[in-house]
Amino acid sequence: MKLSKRGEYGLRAAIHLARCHKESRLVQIKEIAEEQHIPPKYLEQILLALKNAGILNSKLGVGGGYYLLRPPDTVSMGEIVRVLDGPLAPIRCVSQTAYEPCGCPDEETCGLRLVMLDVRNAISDILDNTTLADAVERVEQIS
Amino acid sequence: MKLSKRGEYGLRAAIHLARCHKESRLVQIKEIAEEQHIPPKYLEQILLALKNAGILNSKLGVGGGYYLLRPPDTVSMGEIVRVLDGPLAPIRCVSQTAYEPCGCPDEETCGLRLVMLDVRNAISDILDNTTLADAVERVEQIS
DNA sequence: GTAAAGTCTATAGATTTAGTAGACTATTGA
DNA sequence: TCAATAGTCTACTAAATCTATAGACTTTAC
Repeated sequence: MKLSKRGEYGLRAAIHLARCHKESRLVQIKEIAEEQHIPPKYLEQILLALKNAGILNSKLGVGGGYYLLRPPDTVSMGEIVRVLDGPLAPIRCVSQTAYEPCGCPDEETCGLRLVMLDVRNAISDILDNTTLADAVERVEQIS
Repeated sequence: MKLSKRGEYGLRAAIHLARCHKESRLVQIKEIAEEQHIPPKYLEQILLALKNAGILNSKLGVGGGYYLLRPPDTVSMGEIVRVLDGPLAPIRCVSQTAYEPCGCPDEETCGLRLVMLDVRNAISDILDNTTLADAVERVEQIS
């Protein structure tokens, strides 16, 4: 049930970018890497993947950097996890985005599948309905 | 967020044993392996792990096999997953059973952590409150 | 035209996963 | 008592995946 480092780093970076979004400031890989303690060359690949997925955009050259392509309240955590870590479902036969048969005789009456479907739905209820803005806001409310 | 084959096989086997529990029948590795399409030598290791964890027991020799040590309505899916796949939490800093600091400056105000804590709780709400008996019963109600 | 910044591809090391092999032990019953 | 059955235990391996690192390249601003 684990989130990979890749997914974790990507989410941390995205939340970081969401915080910088209101100042509409471009943020360099180096800055994110240092503040979030992420190996910069690894982060580079992750941000690139998020860019190719249409979540981030970037600007080259002096004063360039990354920024969120859409407002933070329209980018869900689920979307980011799917890009970086693949389907949310614990098991493929309950995935909405990457379904595959699991080989049990009848999926409709597979006890394991029914439970894992609940788990998948619970995970996606949270991650697809929590936006980067939510994550930022929750922290600000506490501190 | 994936469940390993090990975890999947273990859960399938446990549900199989739960179904056989009412007849108080011992079940051989070979039978489970064939019915659930699991490589028998791999399943062997999995069942042994569940035995060492106090979930199953076994009997040697002719007419031997595995059986649930406790009634199916007292064995949760979460317990089995933890034995075979480790903590339910997507990230260590929100694990109840295997906590580890994640290195963010302040855990109480880490946006990622707050969201992943919700995810962990959602997963464990389901898996720790669903027993093998529940899984069997749900299937029987449908068919 | 040079420095800053991202782009892209390759690769490497470590870890984990999934599975196989085989020798060993305990139990039953003929 | 001995042979067949069934689990135990340890080691190993092949493949996949994860977590990076390296370096050459492109674009942009000044």
